Amino acid sequence: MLDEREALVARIRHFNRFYTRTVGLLDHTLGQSAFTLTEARVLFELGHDSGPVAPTAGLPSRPTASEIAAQLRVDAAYLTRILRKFADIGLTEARTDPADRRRRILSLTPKGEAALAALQAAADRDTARLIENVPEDRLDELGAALRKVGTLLGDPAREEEAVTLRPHRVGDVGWVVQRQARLYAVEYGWNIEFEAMLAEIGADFIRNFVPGRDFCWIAEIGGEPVGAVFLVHQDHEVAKLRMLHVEASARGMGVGKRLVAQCVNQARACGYVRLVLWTNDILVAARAIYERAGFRLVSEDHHHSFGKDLTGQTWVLDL
Amino acid sequence: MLDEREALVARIRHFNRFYTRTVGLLDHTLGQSAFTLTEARVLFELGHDSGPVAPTAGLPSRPTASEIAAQLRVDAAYLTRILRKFADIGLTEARTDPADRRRRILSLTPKGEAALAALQAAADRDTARLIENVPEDRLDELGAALRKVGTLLGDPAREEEAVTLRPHRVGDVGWVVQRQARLYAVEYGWNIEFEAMLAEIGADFIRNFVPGRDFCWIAEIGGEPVGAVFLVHQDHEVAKLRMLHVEASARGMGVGKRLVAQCVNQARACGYVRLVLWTNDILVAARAIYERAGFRLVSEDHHHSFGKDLTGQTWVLDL
DNA sequence: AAAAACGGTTGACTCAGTCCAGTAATTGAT
DNA sequence: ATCAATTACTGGACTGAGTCAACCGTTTTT
Repeated sequence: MLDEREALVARIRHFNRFYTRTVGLLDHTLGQSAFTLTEARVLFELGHDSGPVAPTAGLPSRPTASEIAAQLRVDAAYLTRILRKFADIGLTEARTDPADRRRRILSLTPKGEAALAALQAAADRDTARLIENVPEDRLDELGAALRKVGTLLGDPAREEEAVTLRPHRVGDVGWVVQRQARLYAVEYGWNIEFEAMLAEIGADFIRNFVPGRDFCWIAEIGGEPVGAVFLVHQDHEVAKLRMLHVEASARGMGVGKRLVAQCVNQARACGYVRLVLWTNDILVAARAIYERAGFRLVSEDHHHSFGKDLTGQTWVLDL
Repeated sequence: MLDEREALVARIRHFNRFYTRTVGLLDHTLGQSAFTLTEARVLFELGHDSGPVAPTAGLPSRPTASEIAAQLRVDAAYLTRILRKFADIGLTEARTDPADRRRRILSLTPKGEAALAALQAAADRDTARLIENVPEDRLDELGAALRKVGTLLGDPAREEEAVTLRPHRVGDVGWVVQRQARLYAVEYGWNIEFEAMLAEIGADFIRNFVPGRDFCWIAEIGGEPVGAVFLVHQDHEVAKLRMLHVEASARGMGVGKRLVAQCVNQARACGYVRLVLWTNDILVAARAIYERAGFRLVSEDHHHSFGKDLTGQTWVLDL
């Protein structure tokens, strides 16, 4: 495993070199503008209404100089000069905080807002040039990859991190097969028989799909799929919940709960009278979700599947 | 589509901010060392045996000052000073090029090599700290994501870009289903029926898998899957090549050819006497590969599948 | 009430990086 | 062959982004 880390370190260093070089070209925006990199960062920070700490509700919470210095890790003396320059050319205004007369509350003037907007637009244009050679149909891949790098490296989640559900599209069934097969292989050692079963269920789902009676939802965070569930008809009165799964990266975010709730609601709306599902006792996280959704365990069966001795469970929810 | 680009631009800019901040912490390595960022880059470049241009075979091809200046985009005068500093503390040696006595050929002394190694090690240590919080089982995701960002943004291919084939693992069948379904949906408008067929074929492959008679290979570039093919027994004498596909991102790199060749070779080694495959006439790239591998078209059939009117083709290769 | 800490400011300084002019060697045009 | 243009490198002079240390007025702590 150490080898893997070393290889990754090498890759990161290569990536850094490449990325700084590529994005470095982007700095020419700043060369054009009358601002230093640091000045631009300060200007940008002034534009942010709220700092990292949640502002007192209601108040716009304009930042103070020391806040910005801490945030951007800029020398206070240097920051003073930058702020004076900004004030001299009319980009910012500063008034002493009545609550603490040492502090100065900073804000952008309309002229400052305009300068910031212009800078942003220029930077956006440069960034757009960066991706102008990326084919249209691979843009989402790039976005997903960037997002993945960010989250894996500890980029704190943002408001766009909301979980969304969408109906399935072409390729989603395959995605579910792949992810679940891999997930249960890693976590429980299930063999490839499980993947075969998943593929069969997936194929059946498509073959026997009845619009308005069968459903599949993919849960996404920021455009990246993180979970899925299927709701299929068994007969006129009974619907079956199948193949629920949540990616390891999205555990504990209520994704599973959302997916199950969606199934229950849709099943009710469709007029089904009962919702059943089959799972295995070792999947304790899923079990907790089913219990909380109102399912009750009605039977257990022992079976040898996927290379393991397992205990299957049938759960039912009367709608 | 413009919206998508705009959203991506916003994401990239966010990523930049995050990444420069995160990796910026990494610069403290240089703070410790006696070197400027630029000095370090120069030292690093001196360590590279060969520049971007292929060196004359055999000769180590030590870089000249101007080459490094061009490569790293540093001022020639500045570079002179840096190189003198290096020479003064005994890290580099320079001798005039006999072929062009204006030029100075640079090389690291053993002491220089040591300094470079130390710097590299320190940088590696810092980078390792960057990923110390990434769980072991997600390292490969990070690597793949970084690689994807690089290739999409035009990072030139490197020597590790060689295509490698490996047998299938758990999850690969699902991956093939997903990728092919999506690929043909985008490129030819095939509907989800195709995905159902893929899933069925995949399930059958696993169910009826006979070791030594059935095979699946995944083509990878730098650890990322870029294509796949299946070789399955039809009867004792006849093998069938199925579900060949190459990712759009890896076209024109001989991936398809490699996969087909692998099938042909393996089929011969297994003692099959004939290799058959079924494809569609619109898949011209695949057709060319089959022809060049020696297959001959034996029959055509018209069918309505996947929401389209298609012409199927059966190809045969006598082994 | 004195001491310590905080927010901000000023002056003095450093040093990474740039610009320009110059020298020696090489190439190209006549 | 000869002269102009170009290339590879160098030294001097300079800029300006960023740092350090001392300081002032205000607030908090003891």
